[in-house]
This record gives sequence, structure tokens and C-alpha cells, in this order.
Amino acid sequence: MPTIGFENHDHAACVRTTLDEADAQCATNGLRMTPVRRRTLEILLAKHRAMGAYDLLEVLAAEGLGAQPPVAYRALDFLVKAGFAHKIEALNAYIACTHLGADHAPAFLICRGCKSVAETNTAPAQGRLGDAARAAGFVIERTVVEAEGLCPSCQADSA
Amino acid sequence: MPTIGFENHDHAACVRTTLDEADAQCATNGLRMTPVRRRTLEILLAKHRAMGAYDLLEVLAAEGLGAQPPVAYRALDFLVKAGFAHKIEALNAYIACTHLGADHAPAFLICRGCKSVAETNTAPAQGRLGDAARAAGFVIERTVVEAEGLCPSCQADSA
DNA sequence: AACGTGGATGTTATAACATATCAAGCCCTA
DNA sequence: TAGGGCTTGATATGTTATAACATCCACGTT
Repeated sequence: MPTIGFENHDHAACVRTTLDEADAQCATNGLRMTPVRRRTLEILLAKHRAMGAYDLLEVLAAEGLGAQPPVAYRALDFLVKAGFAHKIEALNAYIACTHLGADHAPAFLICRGCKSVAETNTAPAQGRLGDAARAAGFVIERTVVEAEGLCPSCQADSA
Repeated sequence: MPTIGFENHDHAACVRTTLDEADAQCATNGLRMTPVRRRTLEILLAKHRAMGAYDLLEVLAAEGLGAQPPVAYRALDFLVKAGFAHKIEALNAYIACTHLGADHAPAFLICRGCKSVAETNTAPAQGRLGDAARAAGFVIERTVVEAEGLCPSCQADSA
């Protein structure tokens, strides 16, 4: 599973195939991919960046898809629960999943220069965190792993 | 470095020695441990739980130490920058550091049952996250590692 | 076709978290 | 004792998130 985020790629295809995959997963799992939800995912995919709920809401509102905060939060909750998007806790923002279909514990590399976010993955239960949890008798259900720093191009800029 | 949080311990002593250590570090590093800052740390230590900035503010206000949000946020910023406290991103809340003095990359075990938080540590740059960062050319400056789940006593309760 | 159920959406309001800004005070030190 | 820099006081506002309740719509049953 590659780290996706800082390199270039065929973006239109990436959006299309991910939407298709999400549709397929909804069909398989009995989830309802409604217009607001689908458009929300599409916006996140197209932007390819972490977006605040209100940034998203602005776009939805301009398209007549609902102008109140709960609309955006409901759509995001759905996408996050379904695994189609992730919340970046350090930014209070949301981003489309780039590893759709893979059962993964996501981790993020967040550039403080250009605000881009790359998704990769971890196996937190296998490292020192897992050791500590086992030692404490703690059962891990979900992990948040985020690294802030500088992406290659912002390192070059600051040099 | 042990994981601190779910087990019992001599709490009064833990508060006292940590405050002393923080005072000592301020003296060493030319930081100013003012009344608001010291009391803020003491409250966090005594509570021994993640607290929202407004929970904290309520306590400070009752003691005449400043009733407006910036007072709490400034004190928390100072403590976080000094390494005396940490922000739990997944909760938008703050907790006193239990590993004061150690140069550490903190990690947290957050119980969704009783809301208690245990601090442990990680070496994120050494695991898969570090591998992914190196492969992407990303330089990590700070990491957020948080695990949500159930502590031993809440597992027992739900069984 | 009528009906009931459950999920999804519309809408209002408000809670919770966080910061910008500017004025005033304190402390060191030269 | 004057100046600079950090700290605090105070007002206002910005940002993120949810509670609560009404309405709608798809779907399966009668």
C-alpha cells in the first residue's frame, strides 16, 4: 500500500474510480449513497486536501444541496463510518480516503507548509503503542496517528 | 518509562513532585512560572484527566484568576510548549504530562468508557510511519498518537 | 392503493472550542 | 528611572460541532 499525497497522478481517474468503488461497497453492504453523500465524497476527492466541514458546506450550499451545518456533518459522519473519508484530528478537517477497499489503520503526514496531507498506514498494535496497551490491559478500538512536518517541496522552498 | 494512568498511585505526592520539577525546569530554561500557569498545571495534575479549556477556565474563574477564554488558552499554550502538558487532539482537551523531564514523543490511551487517559510513549519515526515518511521524503516534526478503546475496569463493567 | 416503519434530510438554535486585538501592568536591566 | 519585552485584562468575534424536532421519502406489507 503506497503513501499517496505528495506525488502527481491522474486525478480525474482517481476521483472516478474511487467513487465507483464507494458505490460498489455501498451496494454490497446495504449502505445508501445519497446525492449529498456522493457529492461530498466527490468534493473531497477532487480537492484532494483536508477540508473543514464549513468549507465543504459552502460548496454544498452553492449547489443547493443543503445550507446548514448538520448537512455537512451528517454526510461526513457517514463517509467516515463507511471508511470513505477520514478525519484529521490535528486539523479538525476531513479528507477522502485514498486506500479505499483496504482494511487499514490510517496514518497521515501533514505538511505545515502547503497544508497537503498524505495518507499512509500503520500497524499501531504491533509497535510500542500496542505493547503499552497490552501491558496496561487496554483494548484498542481505533487509533489516531498523525505526523506534522514538511513535505519534500516545502523543504526545498524553505532552503 | 511506564504507562501512567489507569493504576492507583500516591496522588498528592505526584502533584507535588511534578510541580516542583516544572518549577525547576522553568528556572533552568528561563521560563516564567506565573500564578495562573502554575495553578493551571496544578489543576490538570490534580484532576488527572483530560480537561477542556472551558472546564479549566471555570475553575480559574472561581478562584479569581481570570475569567476570559484567552487566560486559559494562554496558560495551556505555555504549558504545552514547555512540555508540562499535552493536548489530546481526539478530545480537544488537555492533560498534564506524566513523564516530565523525559524527552518524549507522547502517546495516549483514551478510554471511551470512563474518559480516563493514560500517557505512554512511542518512537514513531522508527516504525512504519517513519518508513513511510522517509520513503515520501517527508520530515516529521511532531507526532500525534492516540488510541481509543476500553481500559481494564471498563472492560470488566461491560462484561 | 393505503399504511407503517425507518432512515435521510430540512431547519432552528445553541453548545463547545479557539483566537484577534488592543490596552494596561509587571519585571528586568541598563 | 526609562525602555523593552513578556504577561495579563478585557472585549469581541471566529470556528467547529451537535441537540432537537419536523418533514420527507423509499420500501415492504396489507
